[in-house]
Amino acid sequence: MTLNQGFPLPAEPDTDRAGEKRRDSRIQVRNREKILDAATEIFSMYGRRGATLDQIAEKAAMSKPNLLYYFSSKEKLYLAVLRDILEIWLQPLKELDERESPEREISAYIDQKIRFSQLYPTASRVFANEIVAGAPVLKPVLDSYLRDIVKKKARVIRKWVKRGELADVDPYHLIMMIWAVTQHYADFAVQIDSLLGKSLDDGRFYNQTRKHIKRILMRGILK
Amino acid sequence: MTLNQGFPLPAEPDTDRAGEKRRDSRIQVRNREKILDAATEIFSMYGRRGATLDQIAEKAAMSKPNLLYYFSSKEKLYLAVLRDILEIWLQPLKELDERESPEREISAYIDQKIRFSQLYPTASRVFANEIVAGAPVLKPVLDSYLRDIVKKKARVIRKWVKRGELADVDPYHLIMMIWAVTQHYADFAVQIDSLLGKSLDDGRFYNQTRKHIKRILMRGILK
DNA sequence: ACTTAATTTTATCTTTTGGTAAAATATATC
DNA sequence: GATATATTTTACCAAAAGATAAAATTAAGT
Repeated sequence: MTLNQGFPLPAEPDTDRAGEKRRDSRIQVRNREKILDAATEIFSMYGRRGATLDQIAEKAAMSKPNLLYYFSSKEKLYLAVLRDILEIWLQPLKELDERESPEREISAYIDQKIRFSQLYPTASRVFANEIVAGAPVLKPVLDSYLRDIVKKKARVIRKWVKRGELADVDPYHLIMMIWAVTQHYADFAVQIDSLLGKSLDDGRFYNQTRKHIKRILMRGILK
Repeated sequence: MTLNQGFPLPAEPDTDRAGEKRRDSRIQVRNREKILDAATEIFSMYGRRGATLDQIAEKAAMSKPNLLYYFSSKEKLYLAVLRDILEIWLQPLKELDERESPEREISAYIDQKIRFSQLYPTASRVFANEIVAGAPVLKPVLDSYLRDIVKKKARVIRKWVKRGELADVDPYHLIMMIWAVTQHYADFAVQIDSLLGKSLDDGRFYNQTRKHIKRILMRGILK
């Protein structure tokens, strides 16, 4: 659960106990977290529709009705998982700051994105799954919230280009290119493991990947 | 169906009527194709587990038992879909030729990959879904067939680097970078549509995207 | 310790879903 | 045009899956 202040996903009644009596008990917090973790893993493998409550309950070491005590439906649970993911997924982009140099800022942005892929690969896959599936749940968020943020940040990049600090790149394509490349290492991790026997868990490989991506991209866009 | 000469996916008995009496009737061919098309679309949206035969049958305008007459199980159908996709997905990579210049060859490769995203976006999504899900079906293929091809092509790229025709890039990372960026436009099409209101169907946007990707990547890797 | 509220379990229900059987219909071959 | 073969439809089944009810258990507040 945690941080979803003003977040543009419909708040599910289950979690939404604003201004009500009791604060979440320790057991409440622990179990919700256990469930969300299990759900993230199962949703990442089977998707929103393919995942079953039985699987999630088992992974969370808890009976299905017990799970439903905490999240009253599969859909609500999926929503809660997505909400958490989107929060951390978006954060780095918000930090792009036009007052700094593009070299520094874009480099830092790539770092944060690849970091996310390292820290939350399953979360990244749930998100990927949702988008690949046509964003049945997130579409409204993409159309409003994400759209606005990206538009704002595209303006920042355009400013850098005008100032002559960046080659003449299309801001949108640049952002998507960074997303594509950084997320690829989490979303297609099996493939990478098959081809290289490596994953971002491996610190050496993580750094090599990070540097390589940055080298090519930065060379490609700096003046 | 069609082209799967020596393809490293277990041939499903349904289709595998080698050396048997009758050739596929016209109706046979037409219906299999209708089913494969419908299945590709449904699998791309709901994944291997989330997709239902009812949905596929409906999209193929055919009863479920009728569908099962052509593909005896959901798993077999999924396999048939994947087989077709993998075939066209792999083709471009095989064509990388060390005797040509890297500029020409990599440029052509990017062209073919982005073309694939334009022509077969749903197929690309089925593939993405399979990999994101952990490649439950394709894992063996990734570990053997794909691995070998990529290894061979990595050698080609390494040769270009040694010849000094290419900056010092890691071949594997380069290949994955190209995959990531080109496939992104098919796999995350909804997101792109939300942010830009455009898709690769739009010829203008297609060309702009193609050129942009190539400009940044080629600048990033050429000496 | 006792009472109340929160949590967990057991049993169960309904709908969905992959798949089968067998009859009915259409198509091809002679 | 009759016969055999291929295709399609109708009726159905068993298992899986989301969800609920209500009883049993555990934890909290006093």
